Amino acid sequence: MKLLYNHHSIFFSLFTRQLSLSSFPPLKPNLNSQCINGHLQESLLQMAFKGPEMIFDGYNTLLNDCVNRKAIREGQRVHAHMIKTCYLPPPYLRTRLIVLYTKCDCLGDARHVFEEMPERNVVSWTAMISGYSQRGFGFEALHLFVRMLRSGTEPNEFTFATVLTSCTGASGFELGRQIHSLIIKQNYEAHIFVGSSLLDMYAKAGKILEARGVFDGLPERDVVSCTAIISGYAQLGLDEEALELFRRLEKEGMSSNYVTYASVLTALSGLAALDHGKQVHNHVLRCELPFYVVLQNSLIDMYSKCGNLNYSRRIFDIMPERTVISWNAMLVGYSKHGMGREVVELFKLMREENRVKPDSVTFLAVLSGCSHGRLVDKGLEIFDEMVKGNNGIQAEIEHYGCVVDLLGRAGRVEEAFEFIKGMPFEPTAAIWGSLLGACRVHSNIDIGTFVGQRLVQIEPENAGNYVILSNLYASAGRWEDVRKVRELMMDKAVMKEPGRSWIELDQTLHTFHASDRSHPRREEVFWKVRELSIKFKEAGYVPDLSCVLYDVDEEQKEKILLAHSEKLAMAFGLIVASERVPIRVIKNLRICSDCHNFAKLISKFYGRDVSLRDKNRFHHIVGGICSCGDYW
DNA sequence: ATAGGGTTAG
Repeated sequence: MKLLYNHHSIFFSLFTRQLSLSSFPPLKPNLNSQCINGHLQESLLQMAFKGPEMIFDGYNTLLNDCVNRKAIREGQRVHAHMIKTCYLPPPYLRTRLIVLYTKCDCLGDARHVFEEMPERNVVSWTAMISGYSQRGFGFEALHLFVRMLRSGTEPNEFTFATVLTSCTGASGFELGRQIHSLIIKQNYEAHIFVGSSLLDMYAKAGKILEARGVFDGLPERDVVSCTAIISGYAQLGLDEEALELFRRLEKEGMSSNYVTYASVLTALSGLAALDHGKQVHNHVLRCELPFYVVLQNSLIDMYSKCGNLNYSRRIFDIMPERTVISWNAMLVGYSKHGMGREVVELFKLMREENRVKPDSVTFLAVLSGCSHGRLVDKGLEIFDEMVKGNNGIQAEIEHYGCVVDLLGRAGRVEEAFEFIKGMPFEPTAAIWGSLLGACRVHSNIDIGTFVGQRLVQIEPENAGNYVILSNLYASAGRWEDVRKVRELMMDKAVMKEPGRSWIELDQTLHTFHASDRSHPRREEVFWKVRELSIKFKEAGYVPDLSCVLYDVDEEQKEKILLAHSEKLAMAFGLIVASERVPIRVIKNLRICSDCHNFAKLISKFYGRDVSLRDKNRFHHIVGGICSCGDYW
């Protein structure tokens, strides 16, 4: 038995035998991290003579202090000292070390302490799992969780709440389901932390109904669980549902915090509901919340997606502190508005300031900004820099995609084609699609037909590809091929998301679908579009029938074209909106070139500013001229 | 002693 004690801890073990816990008054050791500088040994020694529990308590206090201040150096000293002094530090002290190391981003050290533990309990397992999941190592977290189960340790509510945050991706979700049944078996489903984590897991996997089920089953609610379900809807693009739920929960007495507002702003950005967004902004200002970067970032994004970049910039400029997301949101804003020069300028400022490191999203924003802003050489220059690896950011396939877009948009189709061939990645449908679009705009029939044939093979469900391909054949007079492609399309293509446009007037969103029959003022709107068409035709407008997906006669095509949802929304705006404000229309898909022409004509004939936001970018039209320079 | 929701891009 004696052999088990090493010489450092002999005095210690003696105490353990002679004194029981109850012989000590609950003295709190008066220790802080200052003791570490030289006095540590002495202080601990003194405490050791008061009893072994005291020395443990001393280490515990010291480590807690280090955890709170993230003082890794001091923590390491305490650790070293502890190893020298104590034989077998109790599990809770080792767990403190695990927490310290994970908080200070030293996962390796944490894992080392964990693996060296002679006996582990739920808390130490959970601390280690939480360390991995918080640092973004979901796989390791899950792996450890499975090992925990095998070891026979029962997880508790802490374990479940933390491990579920790592259940992302397809394989994570499968495990998440199994963990859910475990949770039910052990009766933790109604626990508010576990429940929030669980519903968030389902929401992030796109299973919003199951998430809602968990939420509705919670016996109590708090800010976090409410925010989790609201943001679940918002992240899936179910913006209206998110807002509706938010309103209802607020009525039912939910308290909101800055995270809730950030999620609500995400939903409002998606809808470009500027009036509502301003309301939330005002509300947030009235609350006099402390500064939260996350909230400010979502405000920047909301204003930019509502077309109000100046507001975004104002918020950006007065922020006392910015994260990479703040910069990215601002850069993406400029990029989507086609303001290439501003993108490059802000990027330059970011590097000069050198407080925040650009990440891969930054480069995506800058490259696409150059692409939309016609800054081809600048874009290529930045991409070259990336590839050389000077920035510490690996060029990913999306960055290559930006370059294809950059070249193709500028009419350098052959170059873009060669670029794709030389990529270190297998080109995706998105990449070919970008090139095909360029072939259409710049009438490159040879490359276009090649790419189009390829695309309908790897993405047979996308109707757009068939249409472009058949139009390319048509322009080459290859009518037999046109017929074949059309047949193929009828066979295989699935109608994807239906087109939808909306316009905000007096805090109400008016939504139109193509050939919409649901809006109360539909008749008026249809007649307005007709009237506009006749008027514009007199001035030389020719409908661009190549935008029509269906294989019907020309008259039918024109009818379909006139019923495009963005035309309906614009006409409605023209009827209803005050002349002082721009007609602000949002479309869920890409806007077609015929509607783009139409918008320019509205602007020209009625002296109205038109602002169109489609899936990719903004079009600000003033006096018949579009900010995209017809370059999109 | 260990725990849940959030902002950019796709």
